[in-house]
Amino acid sequence: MKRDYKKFASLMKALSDETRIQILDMLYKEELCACNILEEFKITQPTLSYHMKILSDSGLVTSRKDGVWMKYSLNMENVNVLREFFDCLGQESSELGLCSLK
Amino acid sequence: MKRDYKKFASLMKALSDETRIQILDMLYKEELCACNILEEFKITQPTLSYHMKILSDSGLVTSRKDGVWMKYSLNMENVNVLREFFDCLGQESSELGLCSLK
DNA sequence: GAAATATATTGACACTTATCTATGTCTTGC
DNA sequence: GCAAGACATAGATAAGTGTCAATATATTTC
Repeated sequence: MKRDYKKFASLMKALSDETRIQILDMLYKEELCACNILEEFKITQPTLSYHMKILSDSGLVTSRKDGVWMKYSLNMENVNVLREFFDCLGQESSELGLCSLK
Repeated sequence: MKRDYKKFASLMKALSDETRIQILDMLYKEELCACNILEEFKITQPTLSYHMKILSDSGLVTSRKDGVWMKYSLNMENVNVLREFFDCLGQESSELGLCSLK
């Protein structure tokens, strides 16, 4: 069985932008609302909304509505898909189970 | 000091394509010439050359000329920049040294 | 229910990307 | 030096991306 390069590519594509990488790093520490995130950047609110949609669609980020606020947090399952990809680079997929146990 | 998101972004951008991710995985196992890589894909030779240039420019891949062949291999230093990014996500950059020792 | 606030959507735009065909360059063998 | 093969470059093109201003939607408060 071949590795799911399409999945990796879609996740990496979501992170092929400096703004979105920084957002990922911010969300690792804590759940944040869009307004909190927006303060850190010099982009407009619609542009942030665009980036958050890409991160959400990729599966790296999940969102929940809390009153007026949209709270964003990481979906570690997919973050770990990337972590394991780099930790297990070059190994046969049959070894992946072992690798993820290390 | 802030983390170098620009560096991460340029590396991830180079991997935001399914073909290039698969090439990275192939190169982890062994140095390969362009002709070997080309056999694995259904793209034209100029298109592969385009992808190899992107991977080389990003610093993830190094190349050397061996007679008629162009041999490509991974530059682990930059591959490890990405590995550490995902291993150390969310940590302060002052902790990165520690993290990379784990 | 009207006003205020947080977020999403739309439409437009300049720019970038991945791909191809055609052609150029460089190395090797004869 | 010429032909063959490996790779790179140029030019064209269709599709995708990141950004904004303007507008819409949804929630809370008074």
